[in-house]
Amino acid sequence: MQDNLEEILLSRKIHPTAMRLLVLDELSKSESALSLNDLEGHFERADRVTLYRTLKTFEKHKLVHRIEDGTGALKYALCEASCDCAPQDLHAHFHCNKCQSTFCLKDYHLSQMKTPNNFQVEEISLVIKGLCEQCSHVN
Amino acid sequence: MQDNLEEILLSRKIHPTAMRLLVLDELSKSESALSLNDLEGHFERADRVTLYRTLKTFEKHKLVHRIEDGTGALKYALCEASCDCAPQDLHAHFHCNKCQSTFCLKDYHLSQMKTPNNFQVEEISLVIKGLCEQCSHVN
DNA sequence: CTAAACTTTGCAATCGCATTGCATCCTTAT
DNA sequence: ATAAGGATGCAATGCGATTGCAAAGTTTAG
Ligand SMILES: [Mn+2]
Ligand SMILES: [Mn+2]
Ligand SMILES: [Zn+2]
Ligand SMILES: [Zn+2]
Repeated sequence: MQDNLEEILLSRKIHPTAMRLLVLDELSKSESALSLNDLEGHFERADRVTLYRTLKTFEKHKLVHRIEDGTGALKYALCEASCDCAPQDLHAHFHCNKCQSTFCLKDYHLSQMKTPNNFQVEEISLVIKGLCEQCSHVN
Repeated sequence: MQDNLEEILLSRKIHPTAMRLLVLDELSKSESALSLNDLEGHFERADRVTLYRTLKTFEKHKLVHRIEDGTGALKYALCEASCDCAPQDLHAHFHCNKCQSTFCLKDYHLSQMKTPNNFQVEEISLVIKGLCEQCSHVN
């Protein structure tokens, strides 16, 4: 757990408590997006609701973004430092049907996506599902 | 309830029971995708689980497709006659944040969408959210 | 035609994830 | 030191999805 985790929280105006530092640490170490359950699994000692509220706080302050990958459980991933969750920050996500991991496709921006002109667009959610690199190699 | 609803069910190898004909009728009359709750609201007399299983049956036989619009409740919409739910049949959906309706954007095909080449794509879910035509006019 | 076999339906129950209420503990500001 | 506000823990609830099981309906073999 690096010391700059605290700075990250402060930069988002989030009071750095022990729990929040731990959760941020987990999120930053994870390759894939985490559900509340995933997170709970990483700490033996933490209350589920506290973790839930931690994620909510992070989300409100745009430290993380939520991903609806259709599995029933919301996933969360760290936003990049520059991210404001504005339309130009949106990107696609990939969900592996085998290992159940969900990844940010940070380079797959959604801002330039064509949209129907009779609707007023506020958000776009693009989830691609299939086999991730790992799972498509292993047979 | 037209007589050809029965033929539609038969063409998908679904045994046409009274309940199924009624559900198909509701689905075909609806402009927007329906959740189980929506459907339940349209029938005073029907059991929730029967409706649930009816939708499952329809889905299995590709009469309807499911839409995960991020509202927590799955929505279902009739497939077009030619639809096989194969990749080339996939289309985007629009969810109105005001009236909560979810629509099929049947002309917005997803088959030619560019996808990351290190993943093996099986499905794509594109949900655009904002204000529908109606709701953006009314102010 | 009838009995067995299979399918559909209804009702009760359960599950998983999200969310809230409230009391307690901590931290910060007066 | 104390009051105020925020964070945490625990219990409870909400809600949508799903299952088990028995009753009712339908199809098929004999
Ligand atoms: Mn992401
Ligand atoms: Mn559709
Ligand atoms: Zn995988
Ligand atoms: Zn609308």
